[in-house]
Amino acid sequence: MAEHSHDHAASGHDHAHDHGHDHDHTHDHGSAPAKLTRNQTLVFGALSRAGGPLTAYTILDQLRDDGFRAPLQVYRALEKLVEFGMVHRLESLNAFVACSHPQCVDHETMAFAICESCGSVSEFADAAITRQLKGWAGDNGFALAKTTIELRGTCRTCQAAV
Amino acid sequence: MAEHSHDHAASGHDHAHDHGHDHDHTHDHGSAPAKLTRNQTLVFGALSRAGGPLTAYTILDQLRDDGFRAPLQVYRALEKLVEFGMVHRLESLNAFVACSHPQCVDHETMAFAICESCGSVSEFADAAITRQLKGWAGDNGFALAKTTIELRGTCRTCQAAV
DNA sequence: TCAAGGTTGTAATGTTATAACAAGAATTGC
DNA sequence: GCAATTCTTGTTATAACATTACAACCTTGA
Ligand SMILES: [Zn+2]
Ligand SMILES: [Zn+2]
Ligand SMILES: [Zn+2]
Ligand SMILES: [Zn+2]
Repeated sequence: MAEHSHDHAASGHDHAHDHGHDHDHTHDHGSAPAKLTRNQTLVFGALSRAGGPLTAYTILDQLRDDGFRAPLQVYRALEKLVEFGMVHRLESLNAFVACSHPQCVDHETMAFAICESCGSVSEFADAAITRQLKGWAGDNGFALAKTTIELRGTCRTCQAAV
Repeated sequence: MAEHSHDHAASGHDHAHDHGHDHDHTHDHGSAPAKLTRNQTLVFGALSRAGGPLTAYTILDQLRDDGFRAPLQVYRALEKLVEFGMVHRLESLNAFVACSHPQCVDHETMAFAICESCGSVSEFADAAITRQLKGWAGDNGFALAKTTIELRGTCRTCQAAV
C-alpha cells in the first residue's frame, strides 16, 4: 500500500499540533470539539506527521508504543476525526489523510489528486465542479449527502523524474 | 456491508439490459473483444441481471452452481471486464456494476450517484465536470489516468417514500 | 449517590483482495 | 501435426481492511 511520501499534500494547515501528549488545541473545523480524546489526538498526530495517506493498520503499527493494540482503537478515532472534519477518507486507497485545505469550508465535496507513483495526495476544492454536481443532484431529485472525487495519475514531480 | 450471502445491495432501477443470458453481444465498449471467456460471460451476466452493484463475493455466491469456487475466479473476470469498459468499480462501495451508459465514450470519467437507502446507482457523464478536472490536472502538471466521482445520498424514489 | 452516556480495551469475526503455483486451453510459427 | 508461447483457469493459502459484541471505565449532571 501507499504509506510513503513525506511529500506536499498535508502541509500548510494550521493544526500545528504538538503531539507531545497535551490536548488543548482550539480549532473550529466543522463540528470539531474543543478537545480531542487521547486516542483521537494520537491518531491525528500520526496522520499529521505522515503528511500523506495512511491506512488504519499502518496507524495502528505506529501507535503500538502508545498502547494501541487493536484496529478498533484506530477506526473509532478516525470515525470521529472524519466527523469533525479534520481527516478525510480516501475511498480509492482505503486510507485516511489529515485535512490540508486552508479553511475546508465544504468538507464533503473536496477533491483529491493521488499520485500512483509516489503516493502523494493533493487536496483541492473546485467551485465549478461542486456547482455542477449539485446541479445534477437538483435536476434528478437526488438528495446529496457527500461526494467522492479522486483523481489517479502521476504528479508533476514524478513525471519530471523519468 | 451486508452479509456474504445473496443480498444484492441494489435493485430499484430497471436498466433493462438485454443481456439475458446470451453471449453474443457485439459491444463496442472501449477495447472490448469480440468474445468473452466463459467466466467473463458468467460474471457479466450476473451483474447485468442484478441491474445494480454487486460485490465480488456476492457474484461468487451466485455463480456457485456454475462451478465457481474461489474469489479469484471472480476478480480475474472483473479485472478484464473493467478493462474492456463493460463494468465499473464503485470505490466507495467496494462493488462492481455493469456499465449502463449508452455509449460510455469516456469510460474513465463517469460519475455515479448511489442511493444509500435502496442501493440503486445512476451512471452519468458531465462534460463540464470532466473539463474542469482535466483543467485542474493541466494547471497542476498532473497526468490524469482515471477519475472517481461518486455521489452518496438519497434518490428521488426513496425520498418520496418517507 | 446514582444513572446516563460516552470512551476505552479486547477478542473474535466478518469482508474484501491478492500471492503463488500447477494445469489446461487457445494461438502462433514451423 | 507439433512444439513454443501465451492466455486462461483452478486451487490453496494468506494478506489487508473493517465491524460486532461485550465488559469496564470515565465523566457529567441530576
Ligand atoms: Zn479537507
Ligand atoms: Zn508523484
Ligand atoms: Zn459506463
Ligand atoms: Zn433510493
